[in-house]
Amino acid sequence: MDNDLIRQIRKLNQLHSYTSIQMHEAIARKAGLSGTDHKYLGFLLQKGQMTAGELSNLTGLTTGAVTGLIDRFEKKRLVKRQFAEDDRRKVIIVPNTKNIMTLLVPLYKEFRTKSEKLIASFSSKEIKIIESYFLRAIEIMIETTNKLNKK
Amino acid sequence: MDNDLIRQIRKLNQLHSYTSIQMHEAIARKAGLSGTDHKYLGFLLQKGQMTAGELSNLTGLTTGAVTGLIDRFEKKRLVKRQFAEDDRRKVIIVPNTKNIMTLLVPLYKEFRTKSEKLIASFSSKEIKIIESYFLRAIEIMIETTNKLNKK
DNA sequence: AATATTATCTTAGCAACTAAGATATTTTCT
DNA sequence: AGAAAATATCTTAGTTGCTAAGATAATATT
Repeated sequence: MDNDLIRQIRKLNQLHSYTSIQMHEAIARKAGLSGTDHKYLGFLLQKGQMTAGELSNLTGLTTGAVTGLIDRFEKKRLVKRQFAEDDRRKVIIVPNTKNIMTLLVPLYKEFRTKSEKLIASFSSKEIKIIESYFLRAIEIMIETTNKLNKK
Repeated sequence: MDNDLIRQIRKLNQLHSYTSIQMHEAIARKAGLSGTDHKYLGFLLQKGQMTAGELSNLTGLTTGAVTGLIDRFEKKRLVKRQFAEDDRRKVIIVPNTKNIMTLLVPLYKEFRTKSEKLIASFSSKEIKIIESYFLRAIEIMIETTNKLNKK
């Protein structure tokens, strides 16, 4: 077993994560968002509409901070507030997918094209290897995060 | 060409980045650091000692913000300030590797073990594939970031 | 030797966060 | 049903960490 190689891949993985944060922040700035706002906007986009409380739990922000977050997004017409029909205390945050896409897609376009080209340069057997690595790596990070947040 | 598979890997890559940010922040909290402080501490650890100005350039923070950053680290005995011998205006930030390790290693230990185990579960041919993917993916992200920061 | 430049620090002001409490609505208990 | 408790979000006061601009101290230039 080549320990140097293993360590090198681990380091590469770390660099990959770090570089992705940098890119994420650069895109945020161009979109007129802070790094954290960009992160949570992606969250809303991925998960779809949710209540303010759910967003608070998912992000770890206090409810007050979430109020401010939604205010900023609403001012930019990226989401809108809607009272839940079954419980009028609840505020449903409805992402305006079209506006969000208009804002972000142009900034991601080139990156996306290049990434897909990179992936396509591998055989499907090779892609499966990369996929299985990612799947397990993600699993490990989630385990680690959950353990830390519990303790 | 299987476009669905390509898109899936791209999504997986995105999830990988996102999850790593979550873990990074969870570790920061446990260490009594903010997410950004953790990031820049890792930076110092990786690059070794540097002047305050270099850290400002590398992080994109203003010199004032760097002063505050070093103050927080120094209070925790994670770095110390040292005037440069050749130019006494310069402040060299010397990381206290031992203290930083004492703080962070226990939090990363399990993650590291699991990661290395995961990597070791692949053949060296497979590892080379993963490596080449990472190398190019990192390159693409750096290109994208640089373009955005220039424009 | 005087002036300009450079490296860091300080200060004032701002944005976004937390903690605690206010408000409005719903649920539970008699 | 009506009072009390619980819940979901918002508001407010105070804190933190950031930027921009200017202060301070050391070095380089003319």
